[in-house]
Amino acid sequence: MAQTLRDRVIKAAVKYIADSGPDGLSFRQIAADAGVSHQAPYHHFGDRSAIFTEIAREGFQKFTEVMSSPARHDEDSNLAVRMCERYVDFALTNKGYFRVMFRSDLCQMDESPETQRAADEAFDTLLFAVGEILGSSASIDEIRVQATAMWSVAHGLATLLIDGPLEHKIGKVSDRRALVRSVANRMIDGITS
Amino acid sequence: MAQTLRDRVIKAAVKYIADSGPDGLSFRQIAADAGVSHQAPYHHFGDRSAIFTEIAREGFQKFTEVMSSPARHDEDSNLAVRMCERYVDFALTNKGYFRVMFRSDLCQMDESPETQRAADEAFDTLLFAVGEILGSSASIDEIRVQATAMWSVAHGLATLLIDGPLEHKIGKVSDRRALVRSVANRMIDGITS
DNA sequence: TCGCTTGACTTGATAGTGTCAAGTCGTGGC
DNA sequence: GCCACGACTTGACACTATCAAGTCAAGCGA
Repeated sequence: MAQTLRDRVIKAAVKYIADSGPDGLSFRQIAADAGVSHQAPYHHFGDRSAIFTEIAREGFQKFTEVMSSPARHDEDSNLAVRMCERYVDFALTNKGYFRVMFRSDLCQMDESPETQRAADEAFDTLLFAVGEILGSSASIDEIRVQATAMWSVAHGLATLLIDGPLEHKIGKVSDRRALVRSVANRMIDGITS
Repeated sequence: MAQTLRDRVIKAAVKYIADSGPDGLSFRQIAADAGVSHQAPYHHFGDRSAIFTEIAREGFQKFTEVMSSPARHDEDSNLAVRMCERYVDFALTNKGYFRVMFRSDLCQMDESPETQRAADEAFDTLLFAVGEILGSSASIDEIRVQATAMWSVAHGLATLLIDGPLEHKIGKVSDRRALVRSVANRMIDGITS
């Protein structure tokens, strides 16, 4: 019971979102599960959207950690492919966070500089990686476009795999990892050529 | 007033979703706005998720129309780039539909064969286009992977532009069309090479 | 020790929500 | 004339977020 109520509430919320999405999330239910009154969570978050904003912040923080950690020996040596794989991996193993992070309608960044900063940091990690891939000769605008391209591929794959009809459509390509690698490689050929 | 209540409800819902996302959508509010009782919409949809499922069906239908229509003279002659542009255009001009179409948590396809069929048709359009791009020598698996790659890029761009922090991050690349074209071109180089 | 603040909760009430159940009411067909 | 049926209404229920007002123990200066 060393865990504070705040932590327990967030943990429960993330788990719920991972299982059922953010829509049906009920503060009252979470409070009841935690054995406290229906108003207790509001003392820590004040607002329904506040908890989403906080989840997004933590999510971006984890995201940055994952994306900027050194390569493991079992990972692809190509930096770009590795980034794509990690992006999709992160999304699938952290559904509860990922489903909230990119939903500007849920978490209001403009009211939370911390979350905004965490998001910026995450994007900077990506920019930095793309900069390394392209080399010192690339212009900042070029890096930006390529980063957006990479981001789009990874993000598209991730969201389609999580919420979309992709799993059902591409049944033939059963191994998810192989698919991601395959798509990423095509993409990267285009970028680095 | 030739419009049926059913049509008016859908129209209002799509508009609301485009403006504020699907989460806060209230049947009662829509009913009140339409000047009918709170239960009237339920006569046509029975269920809250049923309206989302129907919106998704119409969305996929529109989507297929847009994606398979012949090229206009002002469009890119490269089929792949054109598909990407159209995808993003569709998403941005049809937010109300797009925000629902790929949310399997909102609309339950397994209970609506019509929506499932509309989604399948949409994906087939994409497969067909990729098949044309790759030529007759490509295997079905190859087409599948490339279609997934294309879909991911376009989908990632679209979702990031709609709900994500992308608009804020890539401020420098002010012209959205140019960005999409630029990203698509990189992507396509990778695919067709 | 007394008084006071303050953070972490509880209790109660209100307005809004989806949904079940039972009506009403006009139109069409037999 | 009757009846069925689709399109709606009315009323109720349980559930929700959120406002407002408590309680209650810990900490702290005098």
